[in-house]
Amino acid sequence: MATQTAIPKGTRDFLPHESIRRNFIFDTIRSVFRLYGYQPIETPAIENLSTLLGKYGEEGDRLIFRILNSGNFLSNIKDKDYTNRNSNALAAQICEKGLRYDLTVPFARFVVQHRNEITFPFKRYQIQPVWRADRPQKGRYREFFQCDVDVIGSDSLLNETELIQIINDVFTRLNIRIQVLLNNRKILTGIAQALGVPDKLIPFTVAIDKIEKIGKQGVIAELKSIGLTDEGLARLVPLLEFQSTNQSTLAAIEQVTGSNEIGKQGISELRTILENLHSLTISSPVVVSPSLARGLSYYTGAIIEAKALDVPMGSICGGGRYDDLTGIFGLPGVSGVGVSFGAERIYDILNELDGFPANLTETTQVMFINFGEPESRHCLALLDKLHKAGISAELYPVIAKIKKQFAYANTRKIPFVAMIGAEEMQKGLVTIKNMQHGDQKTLNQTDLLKHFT
RNA sequence: GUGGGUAUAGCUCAGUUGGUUAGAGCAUCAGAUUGUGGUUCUGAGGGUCGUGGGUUCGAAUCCCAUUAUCCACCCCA
Repeated sequence: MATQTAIPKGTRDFLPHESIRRNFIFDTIRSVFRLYGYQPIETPAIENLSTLLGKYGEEGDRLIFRILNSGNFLSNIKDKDYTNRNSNALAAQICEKGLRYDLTVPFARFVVQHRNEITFPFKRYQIQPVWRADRPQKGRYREFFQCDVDVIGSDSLLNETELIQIINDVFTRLNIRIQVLLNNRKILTGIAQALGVPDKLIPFTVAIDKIEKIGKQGVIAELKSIGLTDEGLARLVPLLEFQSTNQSTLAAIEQVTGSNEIGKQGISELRTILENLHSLTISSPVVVSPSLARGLSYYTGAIIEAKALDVPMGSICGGGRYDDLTGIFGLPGVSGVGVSFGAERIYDILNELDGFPANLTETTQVMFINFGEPESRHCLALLDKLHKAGISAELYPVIAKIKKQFAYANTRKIPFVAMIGAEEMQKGLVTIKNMQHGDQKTLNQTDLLKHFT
């Protein structure tokens, strides 16, 4: 197509009706965050690469957008790196900033930097865009908003419990049926150790995480390729099979990990969280899933994920506990836990389910027809009164055909049109037309406010 | 990084085994006795058929390349 204008792939413009719908999602999420006592913060879109790199695994580093240095950045480059076309070596020398990849790592940086200005346990929320140089796909964008809630500086499993409550509340308010999946990195570590592949933790978790996609046989094949023995496989297989209750899932995990210390810890943590949840009314099913892994490498404890039940889509909310993320920035011994809501996917799901409230509109209540200069000037005083009373009102800015002005009001879905022509002006009257029903009535201008209040 | 699909008007798409001035719906603009929109009628503007090459008397149509985009994999919200 011969379009002259375009935006970078994986990014999107939002028309007013879309923006209104997105704000509905943000407002809903924000209101739940506030309900649980979390406070807002903001961090810059760009961070130093030293802050970002190495936190998301190799794949994650590859997907960080880098920002070219300013100035004549090639002047100090070694000829060797330049002539060798060594992109990595070159990039390290000509880029020192990047766009943030998520909100959690910048948050860890924020906590370390402002440790003396915040009170621990620090509960914060943050709703901002993040960028990933990923190849776009369904439900995948290069620029997307994350809505993060984290509490840092507390080991208590009450925090995990609260986050599950928050997830449940958000999706209940949005009217999306979900399932909360729960696992623990310690369990995954324990299993890998018990099966004799402690050094293969990551490929191991990646493999079992694919159970839904490639099936049991696929996972088994992949596990064999990373060196799991037949004996180990035989012990693992029950974990890949569906269990009717969380108790039996945990028991099955116990069968595998046995006396492994880390594994036992993970199981005990999950049991505590599940017990805590018993005291609450959580309408979404909470399911222990030993195959849940999550890619981000900084998680160390509980991992949490929410999936929509009615629409096939990747996870729409995910997170977990990270014990030492601030340690990397020089503040060890501070444990954090948090989850992130994927606003774009929630938007896509609500769109597909036709789940947005019907009355989501932001429009003018009443528009004044512009009949000419004296008439429009006369309207200004009335407009002023309406604005001061908190009623959104506008005057059509140019003297145009009445037909055109009505058509404009109609397209904008403005519910009332006010007319003050020469005659009305003289008599102090105003004619109000209800655009939905088509009927109109004339009243005293002094009664105009009452009509809208 | 790997594999597949698609590319025709602002948008959604037709376009026959290659054939003459490339169409529709929606949208836009203008009109149907100048104070009335949403349903009607009439008309207008708008396309180098993604770009470059090739085959052919002739290409939107067939072939090659290229770019963009979508989908799937990897990975992830």
